[in-house]
Amino acid sequence: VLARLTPEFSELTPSKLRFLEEQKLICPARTDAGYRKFSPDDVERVRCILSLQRDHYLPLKVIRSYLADRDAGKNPAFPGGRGSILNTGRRFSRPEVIREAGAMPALLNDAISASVVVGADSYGEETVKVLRALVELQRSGIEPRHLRGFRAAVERELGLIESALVPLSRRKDLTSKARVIERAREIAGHLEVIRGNLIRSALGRIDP
Amino acid sequence: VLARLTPEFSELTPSKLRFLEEQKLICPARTDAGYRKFSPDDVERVRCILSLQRDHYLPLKVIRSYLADRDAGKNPAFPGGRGSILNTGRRFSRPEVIREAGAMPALLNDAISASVVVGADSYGEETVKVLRALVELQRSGIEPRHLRGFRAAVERELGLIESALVPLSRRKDLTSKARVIERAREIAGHLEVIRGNLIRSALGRIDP
DNA sequence: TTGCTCCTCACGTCACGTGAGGTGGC
DNA sequence: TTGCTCCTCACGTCACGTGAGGTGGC
Repeated sequence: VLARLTPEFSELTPSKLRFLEEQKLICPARTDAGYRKFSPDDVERVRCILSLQRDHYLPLKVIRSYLADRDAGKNPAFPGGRGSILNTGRRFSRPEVIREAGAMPALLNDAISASVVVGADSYGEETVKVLRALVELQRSGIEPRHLRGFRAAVERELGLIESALVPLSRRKDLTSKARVIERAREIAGHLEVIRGNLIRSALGRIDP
Repeated sequence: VLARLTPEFSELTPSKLRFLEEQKLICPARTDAGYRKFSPDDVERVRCILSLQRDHYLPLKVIRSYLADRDAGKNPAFPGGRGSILNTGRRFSRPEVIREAGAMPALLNDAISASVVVGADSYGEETVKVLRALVELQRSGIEPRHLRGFRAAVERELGLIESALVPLSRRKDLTSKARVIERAREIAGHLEVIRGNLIRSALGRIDP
C-alpha cells in the first residue's frame, strides 16, 4: 500500500511517511494489527504536502498550520501565492535592481526589449534573479536579443499548458481556480522533468 | 568581502560559509584580527562546492573527499558524471520500464516516435521518470505527439548553449572538457531561472 | 515453517540557524 | 564615541535515516 505512492514523488520513503504522521500532518487509519492504511483522501493529502514542500519550499511548520486550518473548515489562504518566503514583497527601483544584480543599465533595457523582463516602475526580487542570470549568460556571450527565440518557445509552452487547462477552467468558483493553478504548476513540472532529461542526456553526449 | 559572493548563489549565508570552513571544505586566510579573507581561488572553490551541492545533489562528505583528492594532486574523477547517486546504473527492459512507470505500452511507442524518448534495448532510471511524467501529462490530455514542438524548442535551446561553448571547446585537453560541461550546465541553469520566472509570472496572472 | 513486510522506539545525522558575549575598524 | 560588521563557541533545529528488537499475514 505504501510504496504505490512513490511513482509521483521519487523522494518519498517509508521513513518520511512515518515522520509526517509523527508530526501530525497525516493520520491514516490503522488495521487491527497496527498497520497504516491510507485512504484515497490520505494519499491526496500526502500528495498535497509533498507538492507544497517541493514546489513552494514551505517548511513543514507552515504546511501543518495550513492543513490544520483547513481541517477546521477555515478555508485558509493558499500559502505560496503571495507574500511567502521568496516573494518578500520588497520592491526595487530601476537603479536598485541594476545594482543588486551587478548589471549594466543597458542590459535591463535589452532584456525588456527582448521581452525577457517586463518593464515597470519597480521590480520584484525575481527580476533581480533574472538579471543576475542574464549577467552570467552575457559572460558566456549570450545577450538578451539571443533569447527572443527562447522567449517565444516559453510562450508556446504556456499555450500548451493553457490548452490542457481549458476543461478545468470552465468553472468559476474559487476553489477550482486554485486547483487550476495547482494543475498548471504540475504540468509545468512534468514538462520540466522531460526537458531536464533531454538536456542532460544531450550534455552528457558531449564527453563520450 | 563575504556577501559579494551571494549574487550567484542566493542560498548562501555567513553561517553556511562558517560551517563549510568548520568542515574543512575551505580554509580562507585570516587577517591579523581573525577576519576571514577570501582569495579569488577561495571564491572559486566555494562556487565549485555550491554548484556540486545544488546541481549534482552531492552530500558534503563526497564533495570533501573529492576536493581533498584534488588538493593532493590526484585529479580524481569528477563526481556526478557516471555512477553517482541518481544514475544507479540499473537498467530496465522495455516491459520493466513500462511497468515501473505505470504506463501503457503504446505510450512508450508514442514517446519514441515523438523523439521524447530514445528507443533502445534497455532504459535507465531517467526514462522511468520521463515516462511517469508523460503518464501524468496524459491525464491532463497532453499526448507525446503534442510535445513535438516542445521537443524542437529544446533542440534550439541546446543549439544556443552549444554556440556559447564554441570558444571554450576548441581546446582538447581533459580538464577543459570537464569545464565545458560544467559551463554548459551553468548556462542551462541560468536559462532555467529565466524560464521559471516567465512561466511563474504567467501562471500567476491566471488568478488576478 | 519460511520469508516477507510492516511495526515502534531510541538514537544518530546532516546541514545548517541562532543567539550570547566579545573584539576590530572607520 | 557610535554604529557597524565581523568573530567564536555552544546549543538548537529541521527533516529525516538507521538500526534493534518484535509482530503479522500468506
